[in-house]
Amino acid sequence: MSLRHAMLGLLAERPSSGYDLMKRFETSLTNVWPATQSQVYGELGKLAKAGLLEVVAEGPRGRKEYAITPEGRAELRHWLAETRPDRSRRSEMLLRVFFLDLLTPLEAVAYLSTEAERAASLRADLEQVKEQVQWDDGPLSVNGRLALEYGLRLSAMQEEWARWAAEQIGGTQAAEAGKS
Amino acid sequence: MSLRHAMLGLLAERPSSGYDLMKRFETSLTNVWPATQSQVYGELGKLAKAGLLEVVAEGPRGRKEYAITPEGRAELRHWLAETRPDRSRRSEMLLRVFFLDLLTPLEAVAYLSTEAERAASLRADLEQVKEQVQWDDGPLSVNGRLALEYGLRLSAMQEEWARWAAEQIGGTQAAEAGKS
DNA sequence: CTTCGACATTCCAACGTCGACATGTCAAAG
DNA sequence: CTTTGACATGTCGACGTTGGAATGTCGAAG
Repeated sequence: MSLRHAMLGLLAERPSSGYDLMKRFETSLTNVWPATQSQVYGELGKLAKAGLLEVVAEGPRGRKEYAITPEGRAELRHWLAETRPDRSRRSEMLLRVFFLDLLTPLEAVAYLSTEAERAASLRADLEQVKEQVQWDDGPLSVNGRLALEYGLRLSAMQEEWARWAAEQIGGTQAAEAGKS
Repeated sequence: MSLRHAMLGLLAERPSSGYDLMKRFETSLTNVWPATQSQVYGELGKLAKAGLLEVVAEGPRGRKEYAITPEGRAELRHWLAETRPDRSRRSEMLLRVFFLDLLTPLEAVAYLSTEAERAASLRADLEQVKEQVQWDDGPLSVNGRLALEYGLRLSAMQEEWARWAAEQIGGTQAAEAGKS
């Protein structure tokens, strides 16, 4: 349901075509709210029909540039300021944890170790992003920094937890599996 | 896609009717993989047709008790041991963070503070669960403990992050004010 | 005997997401 | 001049999730 709001948010910063929007989704919002082409173009049409967006320019190849309307801004603001985020957490990773006793302790420890490594490598990636990105203090970069820091802390927590959990199950076996 | 596996997992522990299964979902898996009635009953039929489950008893009110078959167990094990969890993270909470500059600093700080409080209260709840639950060392309670600990660490991290983020914005605001 | 709450199943319409397919234009490189 | 790759939009069917409605049985309390 918040795809529309993600799009309104991006278009509030600057007008874009569907194609541009897709690229902006891929670079900045992939980790937070992924979107496919069909979804974006479909929603673009709906939002325009609803008066929250309008076509402000047409270019080559049938390009249509969309901009947010005052109604769109109002809707966006309303969403941000007056509604609570939907907190429906669904974690396949955690679901598996509930059934870990169906595996041998060795397999279970291997699962948790893999999780730990995945988290560690994600964390390393984010750490690199943090250093590479120009924090030139546009308004987006402040928010981006907050989100990045969240990812950093989350992946750190996940790694620690997974290592701890592996130890709970495997005891000495955890160290063995972790090494390999 | 993993609803089927969640159901297989629960039925691997003990046979249940759809109604029972619903209650087990609500008590143990709500926070990890919520499911609705229509979903559970629908999937029950599909899994039985596919030979992963079978009806082992019929009771009063049309009650049908389902048990996992060897094929079902094989599928469950395969899922657990030989596939990687789908990690599609979608966070409306974080999406909002990207657009926080559309609010006044005061409103943004309010948003983050609310998040911090929500995390803190969740953490308190989980802490209580931790103490109330009988950790009688069934096989489920080991896994349950791991999952609970994850929730504990996650909510702690979220609270810290939200407080930190609120400070970042408040601090920026102070700096701006100082400049002018 | 009636009522009420827990038990119990089944069906359906609507929505969001996903992946694939179809169609076509324009600019630059070979 | 042809090919290639980026640009650009649009449609489709399948799937999983959601919420609601319909239907009915059984046991216990009043």
